[in-house]
Amino acid sequence: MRSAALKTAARETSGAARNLEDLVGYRLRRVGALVIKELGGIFGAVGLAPGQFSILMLIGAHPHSSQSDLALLAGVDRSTLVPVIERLLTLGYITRLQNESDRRAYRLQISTAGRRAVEKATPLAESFERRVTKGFAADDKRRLLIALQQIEESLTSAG
Amino acid sequence: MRSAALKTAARETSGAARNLEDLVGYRLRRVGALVIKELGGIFGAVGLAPGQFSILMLIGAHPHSSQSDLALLAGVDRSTLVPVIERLLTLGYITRLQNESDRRAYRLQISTAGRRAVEKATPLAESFERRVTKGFAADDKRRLLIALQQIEESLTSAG
DNA sequence: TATTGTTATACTCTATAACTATA
DNA sequence: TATAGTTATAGAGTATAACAATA
Repeated sequence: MRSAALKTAARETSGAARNLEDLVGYRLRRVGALVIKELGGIFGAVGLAPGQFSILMLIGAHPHSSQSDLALLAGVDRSTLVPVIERLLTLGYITRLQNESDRRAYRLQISTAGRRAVEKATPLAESFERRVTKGFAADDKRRLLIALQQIEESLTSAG
Repeated sequence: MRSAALKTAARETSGAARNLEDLVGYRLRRVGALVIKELGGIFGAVGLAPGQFSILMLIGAHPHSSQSDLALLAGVDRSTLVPVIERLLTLGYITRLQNESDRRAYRLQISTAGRRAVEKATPLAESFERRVTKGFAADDKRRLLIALQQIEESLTSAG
């Protein structure tokens, strides 16, 4: 029986995607789903799903954005935001005013209640982040963030 | 106006999750969804969704597994597999025989057609993998895979 | 014509709870 | 009792196509 190191070397040189576990795409898909599941419990404390919470934070960071602006920032289609915005309005976490210079569009803004929700959930999110990056040196985390950002760029530019 | 490097340094020392973009959890969620979307077009060539294809590969790599065995390997609930298995059976990509020593369970096996589908999709998956890891040194990719594996372990062990 | 937001629809991924048949 | 597989249901994520209102 060969050692694990040798087997890995054999895989690396084979060039073929024989082992699912060695595919970044496969791992990202699994880990992404896992993160959504875990974050669900965390943001549930303020009545939001993970994606909804991230939109709330984006609105806080980009006041007076339109929904189309937000869609660009979040990397999703405009239509994806409609139920999210509705949820945030229902909970009173954001306000939505007509943009008077362009009455097709809105100006979104986080509310006081929205800020409170963010403040309440932030320590939970930070705790989750520590759990995710447990055992990572600061440099490991930095490199991982850069890698993930690079991948997103590779996948969004030039299909 | 401070430089980007200085702003980054300020963020790192703040300790707070003020910037969504610096959260590994957030990036993983976005990238994971993006990967699913992109892989959808690729595996569509053999009539499968990304998750379905990965189960097909697992069956090929672990002949005579039961559905419960597979659920463990894939990191999902048994119930999640039911429609996947049904799809693979419908396409004739796997066979399912009763386990005679335990008639509650099945023995799953990839079929010739299933192998052909894997062979057809593999170069496409490899091409996607190259696109994902574009600009990555071999070491970068290795580190990324290790990091993702570590994260999955952190998130599955000890809620 | 082009854009903003909306609707209707669909598809991917996942889980929980309760059921059946076997063990 | 416990396990293998199933069903029904739910809820997370996402998109496309077509529409009204406005630019």
